[in-house]
Amino acid sequence: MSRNVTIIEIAKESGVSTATVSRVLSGTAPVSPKTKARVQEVIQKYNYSPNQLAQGLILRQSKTLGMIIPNITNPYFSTLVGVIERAAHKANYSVILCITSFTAASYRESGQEAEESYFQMVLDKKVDGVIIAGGHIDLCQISDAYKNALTHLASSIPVVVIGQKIPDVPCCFVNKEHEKGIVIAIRYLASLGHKRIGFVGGEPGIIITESRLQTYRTTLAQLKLDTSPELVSLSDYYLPDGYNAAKKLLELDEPATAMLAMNDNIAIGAIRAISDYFLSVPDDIALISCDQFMDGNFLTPRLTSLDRHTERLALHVIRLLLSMIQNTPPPDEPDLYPNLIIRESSGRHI
Amino acid sequence: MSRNVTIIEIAKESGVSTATVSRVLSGTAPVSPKTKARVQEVIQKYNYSPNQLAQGLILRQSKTLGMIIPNITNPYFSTLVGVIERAAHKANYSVILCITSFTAASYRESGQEAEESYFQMVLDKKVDGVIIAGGHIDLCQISDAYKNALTHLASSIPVVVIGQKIPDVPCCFVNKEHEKGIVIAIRYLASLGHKRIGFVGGEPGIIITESRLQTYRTTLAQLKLDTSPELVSLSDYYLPDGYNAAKKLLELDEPATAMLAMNDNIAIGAIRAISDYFLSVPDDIALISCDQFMDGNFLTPRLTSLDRHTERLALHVIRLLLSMIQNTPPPDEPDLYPNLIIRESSGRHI
DNA sequence: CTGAAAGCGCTTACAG
DNA sequence: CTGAAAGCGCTTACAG
Repeated sequence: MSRNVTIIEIAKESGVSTATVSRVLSGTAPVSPKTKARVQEVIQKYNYSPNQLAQGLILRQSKTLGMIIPNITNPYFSTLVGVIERAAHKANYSVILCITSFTAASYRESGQEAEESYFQMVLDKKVDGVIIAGGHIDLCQISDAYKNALTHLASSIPVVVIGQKIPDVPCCFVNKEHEKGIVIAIRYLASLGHKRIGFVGGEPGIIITESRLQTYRTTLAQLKLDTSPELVSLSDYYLPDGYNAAKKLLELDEPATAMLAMNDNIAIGAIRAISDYFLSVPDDIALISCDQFMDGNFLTPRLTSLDRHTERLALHVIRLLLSMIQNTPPPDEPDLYPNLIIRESSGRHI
Repeated sequence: MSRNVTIIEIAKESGVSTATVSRVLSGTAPVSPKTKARVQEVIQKYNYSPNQLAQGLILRQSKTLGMIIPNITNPYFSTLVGVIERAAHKANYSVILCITSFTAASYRESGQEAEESYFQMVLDKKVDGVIIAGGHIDLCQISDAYKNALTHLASSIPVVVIGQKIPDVPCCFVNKEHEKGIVIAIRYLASLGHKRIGFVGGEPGIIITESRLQTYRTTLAQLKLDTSPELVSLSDYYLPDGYNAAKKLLELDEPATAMLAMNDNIAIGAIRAISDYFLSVPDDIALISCDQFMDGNFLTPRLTSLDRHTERLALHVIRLLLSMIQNTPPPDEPDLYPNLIIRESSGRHI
């Protein structure tokens, strides 16, 4: 590994002080054109670029952001990460990705905080700001330990979290819209004549699930539709969960005629289950996915789903963080109103 | 933002020198039990943790890795990232994620290197090592500019790249197996009686596609099956590509009876296309996916696919990088022999 | 416009 | 076992 040239070598070879080299690099102070040209030539020659560790130490900014998520395999999170990294890079920041593997189930079992070690890590790395998406923050019951850790983190550096607001914690909280989409989807299904609409997937004890569930119940009641608890089948957010959850609904004496799948994974799993019962979507059962992961237009059947504007959300979040770091006015609130994209899986009037 | 305590404060409050504090922290030199206890108490009290920028500067290691990929939305890459980040974290490294957005198409148009700016960035951040997966390295024709940039990068720090070996470039190259899987899949389809097997998806000019294509042709020839060029329909690696590519095969006067989809995205898109032609998988057309992204067991039809052990590959790559950084013996070569998981989509003997 | 010097927060020979 | 001092690679008042 070749030792790197430092500003000292550049200064020497240019016949100037390191201060001058630093100034031509940063442009923060005037340098005579001749000197500047000479220095730039040497910089070119050695392909010199300042050590950001040293720079960060003195400038008190690392030009690095932390992004903390529970899981990268879930398309929701990878979309978030993709958009955020791109925008960060454009703004000259790099992002340290932290995948905590937090799951509500394992937390319930072990009680171990998956996220705290990452909080400390980003602090130690002197990141300029942190984005947290999902994880413990999505729990209905947030532990004091988490709250304290988050408070500590956010007292040191700007952090924006995608999730429910926790009182007295100095973060920016950006929340996704969980309710309107459910209302839209249910009303649409009702307009098609469905009376028994199932709720499929999502984890109990998770705020997203619980708030959607409540909306589901309220909306059903408003529309005077069947609100039997047997129509609700929770589990988690992945393919097998969709399969298992849908299966329960199919085994009912009087099965649901329509299903609300919490996301595309759930929907795909549900389609598989429905198929295993020799039933089909949408002929026998109408299906709407409440969080679009894939281009539903290429699934079979083409999936009716709610576009919840994940990319727009991601863009807002990174802009917000950057504005906090740079002390500029925050970006406008994005329009996150969910958009129901009607395709085949929801079927026609029954 | 509260100013952070430094080692100086800790030293003062403990009544020792910073050297001593440093030594209790690192354990690299003996410290008397009494002093140690006192210092540790103060460290506890302030929750002190050393500034890694300063530490990195002096230790010449940042405990940070760079991971460079073209795209995080593709499940292949997100799986890679997930496994690598987890393993890195366990080894006390953090990873800077770099998403270059490289695509062969945009490169062909603009000729712009998407990756070089990231190479420089990780160098500036003083990462201890870099993993590169996909991107320019997957091109059949690698540009001199890329080769030079990669050489420069790899001359400075350890880098392992997942992709074809480039002569004279000081990287570790780990290559996926592209050929055996194709052979296995084709032989299986042939054993079922298929004579016209289509090749669907993959981008021309990409080494992965071209090498698979060649294997496809050779294997077909060996088995004395139809090698008409019309059975090959390339495009790219995403859902719409699978759809479009499959469509071409369906419009043939004498359509293929089986299709080899380059990955699950392609397979799902192909299923959609087949369905649009009022045909079904596997009754009318047998389908095998050559790179498993999802749990094919939950798709409809259940997808027969090749497990290419992406996670195993990822684990090997991070271990290899760590061994290079830490100067320890490299890990054993992993078994990447592809595994054909036979489910419904490949059908039965025709 | 330019340089000498101090300092960012740490670690590690060196001396005791 | 412990501390004073030098140094990692940079930037920025300060003085000229």
